[in-house]
Amino acid sequence: MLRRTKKERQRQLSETIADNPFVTDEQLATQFQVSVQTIRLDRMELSIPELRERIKDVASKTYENEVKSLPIDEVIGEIIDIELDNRALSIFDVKEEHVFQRNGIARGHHLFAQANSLAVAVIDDELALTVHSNITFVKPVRAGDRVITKAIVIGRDEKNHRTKVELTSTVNGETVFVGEFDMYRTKGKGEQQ
Amino acid sequence: MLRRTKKERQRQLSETIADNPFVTDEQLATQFQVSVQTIRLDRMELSIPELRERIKDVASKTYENEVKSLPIDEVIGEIIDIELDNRALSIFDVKEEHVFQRNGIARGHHLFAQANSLAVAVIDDELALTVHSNITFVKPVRAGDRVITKAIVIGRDEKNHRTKVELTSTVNGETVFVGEFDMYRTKGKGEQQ
DNA sequence: ACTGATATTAGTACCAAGTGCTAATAACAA
DNA sequence: TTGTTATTAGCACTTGGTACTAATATCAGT
Repeated sequence: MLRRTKKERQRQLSETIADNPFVTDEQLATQFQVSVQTIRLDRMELSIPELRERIKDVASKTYENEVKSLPIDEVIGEIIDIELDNRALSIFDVKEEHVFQRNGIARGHHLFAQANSLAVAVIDDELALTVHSNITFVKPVRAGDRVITKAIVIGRDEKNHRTKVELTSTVNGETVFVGEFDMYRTKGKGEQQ
Repeated sequence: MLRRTKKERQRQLSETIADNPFVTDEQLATQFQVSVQTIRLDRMELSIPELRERIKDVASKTYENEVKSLPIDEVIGEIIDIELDNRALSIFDVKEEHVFQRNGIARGHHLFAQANSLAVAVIDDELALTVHSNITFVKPVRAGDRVITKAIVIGRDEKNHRTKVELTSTVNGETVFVGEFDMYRTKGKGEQQ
């Protein structure tokens, strides 16, 4: 073999392309001091697509992900049981688009969104807003996990129009998230229609 | 003029390309029932680059702005300034889809998502997770509002791998959201490469 | 040193999706 | 009718490739 082994060159080639997909065969040839043809043979053996295809891949991934950034739905997660002003339960299936690509762990704001949605839903009022919340992400959640979140109304202060809700999310019975939410509501106890 | 006015065609052309940069001149020519040359003249007048350049632009946006701990497409809101392990700033434009239909007030979890994304991004580490947070929604935010969120790293505990980040969101200079986030990071101070 | 296998290089034709340029029409308006 | 704007056509050229063939190198084993 020449400069170094073919194997070694191909290893480095994969790496180089991985961290800069925008590099052309010509640039690679110069960098590794071999002919353009060799680079092409290498790419074939490693089944690395050509520059334009690589770029297109990167571009379309951005596009897909853009849509998935944060759901627009009324409620995050599906409410499966509710007793207004008392308790509520929702399910949220964590998918690939909810996790960090790098480590596969769900982004906190999706768990928060489910909890927050449920806290709003459990309040029997036209207008319910989250005023304050204290939350803890107890354990990482991953793609494929089914998160079950339970909301329990634990207190109500008529004067300030406040309602306290306790949220607990579990995956397979294990607690992954807990939070206490202070909710604001427009109407007091007697005012509901 | 022919089918419709040139102006109208160009308006639609811009739009079409904007929401699908992957379309070729030939496809556009068919769609608008004009020749490929006309499409090219239109692109020139509108200074819209060719397909391959457009794709490259989309792709490089993801790449250029890559923040170490978080790819840009995973962030809610646009990061406009960042100084790793120190401070960061992001903008989030509240649209109709982010608010409650009933009262036009933004759902809390969107504000939380922006803050949480920024807290993760400001940490100079491969893995950053939110462990705990204490937040307050100070004032309602509405569609059309531009929320500017500032993250400031206020403390770091090497032993527990924890970093405390203070978040403040404002609309027109008025504070609408504040929060304190406890973040977990994998690497300690000396361990970064 | 000779042979075979593997690796590398060279060269050609071809492709997609363009740019740049010139020139011919077509359509419309005064 | 003339001038202006719009549209179409055609050709050479560009990038960054693919597909394929063929010639060399390089090395390992006998």
